[in-house]
Amino acid sequence: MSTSRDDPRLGLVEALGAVAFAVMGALTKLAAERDLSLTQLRMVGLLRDRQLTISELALALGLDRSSVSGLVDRTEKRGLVRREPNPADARSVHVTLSTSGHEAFAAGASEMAAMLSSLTDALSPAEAARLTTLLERMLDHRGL
Amino acid sequence: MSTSRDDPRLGLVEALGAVAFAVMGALTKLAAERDLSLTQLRMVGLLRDRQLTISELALALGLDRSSVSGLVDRTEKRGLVRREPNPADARSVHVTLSTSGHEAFAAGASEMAAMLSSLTDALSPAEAARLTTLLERMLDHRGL
DNA sequence: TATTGTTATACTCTATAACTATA
DNA sequence: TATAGTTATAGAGTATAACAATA
Repeated sequence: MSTSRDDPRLGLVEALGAVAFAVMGALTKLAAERDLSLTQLRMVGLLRDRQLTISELALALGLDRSSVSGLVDRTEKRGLVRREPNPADARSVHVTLSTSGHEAFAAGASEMAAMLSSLTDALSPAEAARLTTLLERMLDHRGL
Repeated sequence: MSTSRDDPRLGLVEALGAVAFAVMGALTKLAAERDLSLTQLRMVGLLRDRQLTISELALALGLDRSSVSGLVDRTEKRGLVRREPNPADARSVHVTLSTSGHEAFAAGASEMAAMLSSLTDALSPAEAARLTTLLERMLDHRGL
């Protein structure tokens, strides 16, 4: 990619970076308020409507299985998730959200929206819709 | 914030979150390829055109001074930054980018643009410009 | 043999608390 | 007294390597 100053995409990269840090900062703060790491928060989000094995979680989170094993240990100790046997394969476990994990997710989701509203409130509904479309186009263009 | 499904801002929050994770993932991968942490990468970026004290870095990075002290230790050991005396205050130090730190930043910046181009290439120049404007409006609306 | 998960180990990141030197 | 930075300590997060159980 060129570094020419009048390439509109250069400003985009910078703006994307700045927004990403702002969003991650808000999410990290939100997680910290509940004494959770960002990774734990992501895991809870992934498990909100399904159960996943350690390997599946590792793939989704981009982590090694051993890292996820410890992550589940700590999150299980906090009562947010549970390990359950996988009837189809005795080697594997299903990680599921506990009741208090579901509650934590529900509370966190609305707080997340509230936190990010300090960003999104800058836009009118029409602009927000246009921005959403553009962001989703970018996301669809590749994997995640 | 409402959870009504037809509120365009709800999709925005989700899209912002997804984009933030995508961008952070790309940046983390980029940093890892150079054996740097994301925090080290951020610090190098902050120092590219100025020198900052430990306290200033801590403020900019949202970290405790003691965390930054160790961070500078490790990055200094890698030869990317240097501690220099602050003539105006003997308690304080100026952290500056070394020559190889500047090289690392230059290489990283173009790689970052290339990596994010998998996202930004989905848009035409006009759309990219519009997106940039919207993102910058959001950023200006608050602090960072 | 290959896969799933765990454990042991090591390093980075981070915060809190206590400290030194300087202001 | 207050501030800048460091150190000691502790816990989370992560990866690699070696392992046990199961497929």
